[in-house]
Amino acid sequence: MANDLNTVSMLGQAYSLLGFQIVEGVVGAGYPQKPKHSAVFAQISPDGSRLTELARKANMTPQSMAELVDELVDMGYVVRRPDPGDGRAKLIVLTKRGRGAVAAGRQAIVGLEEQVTGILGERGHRELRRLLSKLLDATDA
Amino acid sequence: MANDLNTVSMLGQAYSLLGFQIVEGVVGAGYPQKPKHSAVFAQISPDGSRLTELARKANMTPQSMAELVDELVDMGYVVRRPDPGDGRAKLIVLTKRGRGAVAAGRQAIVGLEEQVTGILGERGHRELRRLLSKLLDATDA
DNA sequence: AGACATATTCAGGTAACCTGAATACTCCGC
DNA sequence: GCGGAGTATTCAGGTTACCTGAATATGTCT
Repeated sequence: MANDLNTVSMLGQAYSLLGFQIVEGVVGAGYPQKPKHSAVFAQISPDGSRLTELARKANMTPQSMAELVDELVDMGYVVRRPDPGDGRAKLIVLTKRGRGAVAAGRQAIVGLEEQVTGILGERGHRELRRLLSKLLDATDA
Repeated sequence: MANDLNTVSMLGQAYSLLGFQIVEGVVGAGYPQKPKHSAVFAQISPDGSRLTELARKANMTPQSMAELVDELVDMGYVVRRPDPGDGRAKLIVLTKRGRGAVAAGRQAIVGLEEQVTGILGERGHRELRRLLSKLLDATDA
């Protein structure tokens, strides 16, 4: 039983136990990657995104994001294309393989949601989400 | 509103938003430290703990834990004393200042629990803890 | 005493970021 | 069409929070 922990620790443990499984699922589906790469996959738009845009959404510097993108280019998940609308910019767009990885990620998340529902019940899961949502709204506002 | 996020993301965000405040509270109370140091403060026994014991509880290698302890020695929070019961070992024990830091940490956690209760209500907080506890029991078992 | 385990320390490495500065374009307002 | 600002890339070095591997000292068991 985990009732002896404070609420924050419980949140942390739940997050690391479950979050771990997302990357695992994607890798298991045949899309090897490192945890840091999910910062790109989570933010990239289907039409392609600019480097600075990705960096901003992922809360990183453009230099760090550029390194992530370099690696994903090497792995064949994304390519860089000139932005037709702005000659200064390039668009980072998913390859077919990259879209597969994103889809696998989505599926892993769906699987996790189902797992949570299985443990807490439909009603419990909804209640958990409601409470967390209330907590987040009140805290970061 | 945070309802558009998946449950895992919500757990992660809640954790980082709140967890952040614990270290902040301790530092604000006049006990400067880095986030990683809380791994020691959270595990150390009032009678002193061995390095390997701390490392095991914090899920780290003894070498990494030794580095943390070195830093805390420099900052005056703990001292190393030979273990009277085992000549190979040394006990890491809190100084007076170290005990002050631990107390400040406990108080910061109490404050956070109150904050959560303020947002969710006594009943909501209890329900959140119940759901998280159920989730943890089912997941890591 | 010898074999093995345990506790700590020494040396160096890795992952995932960061700051800062330089270069090369392109876009936009005046 | 010029100057300021935005966008991307590259180079260099720094930080945080860990890790592995090897050495050293001490204890336990037969």
